[in-house]
Amino acid sequence: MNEEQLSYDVYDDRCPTRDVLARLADKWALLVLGRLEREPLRFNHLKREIGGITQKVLTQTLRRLERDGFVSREVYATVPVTVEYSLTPLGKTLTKTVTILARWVEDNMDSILQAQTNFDNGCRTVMPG
Amino acid sequence: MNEEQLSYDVYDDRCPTRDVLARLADKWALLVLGRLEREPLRFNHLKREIGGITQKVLTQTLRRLERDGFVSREVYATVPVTVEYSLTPLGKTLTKTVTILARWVEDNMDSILQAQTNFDNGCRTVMPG
DNA sequence: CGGCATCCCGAGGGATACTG
DNA sequence: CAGTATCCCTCGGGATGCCG
Repeated sequence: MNEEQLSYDVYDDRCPTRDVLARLADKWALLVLGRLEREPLRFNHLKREIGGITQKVLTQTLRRLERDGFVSREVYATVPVTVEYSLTPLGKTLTKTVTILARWVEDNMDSILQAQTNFDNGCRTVMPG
Repeated sequence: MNEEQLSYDVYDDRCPTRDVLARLADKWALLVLGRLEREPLRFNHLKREIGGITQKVLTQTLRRLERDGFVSREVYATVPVTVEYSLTPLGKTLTKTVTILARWVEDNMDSILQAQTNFDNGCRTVMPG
């Protein structure tokens, strides 16, 4: 019983893993995790590095990631307060996968653009030789 | 110039890779891709296997995945028409990563639940010993 | 069976203003 | 600097009905 045989299943919509997957399957969450893999960063630094993210969304994203135990929030009582975000050990094991996904998209973008063009031209069946 | 040096960057919000990442960073898209890795499936079969997905959303998701060149749609002119979805070669290279993410969540769910409990109890700093 | 069309609602997220 | 608090509005996605 201690072993996980009939344990978690993301394909079951009542499984709690579904919620976690939904939070990870988020553009902003993936970008934040990917960026934190390299090094811990302060709030505004993180905001500047992630093009197009707003302050509100970054805060929300960081809170969720913190709640799930992927990100750690460290407050330093400097003159203007400094807050540094970093990956937890759990979060580090996760980012291996996350960054791979982002890299994959970048590496295969040309193929994707080609596919989009074909699709948009009505060529939805297999190309001729 | 033909080489990709200053090529694509998902952290640039004007980069086309950002849109693709956003479509992949989607709960339903990940589940569909993950399920298709095992075998090609018909529409309603796919719908039954993915708990909680509606017909509309599944259709949308499949169209996007098809447009980006990850999924192939095959129509068979049987009596009630049969439509089979499968991964393209490009899609197959992608799912390696996708399924890892789903598996990761399932494997680490216990740690995540623990982290959530700590967070919700106001214990947002490092645990003692 | 495998969709498309329509209506509709609630959450997500942008913009803006304010605070410790 | 690192947020919180509102307003507001889009749009994702559920429900339902119809079609080839």
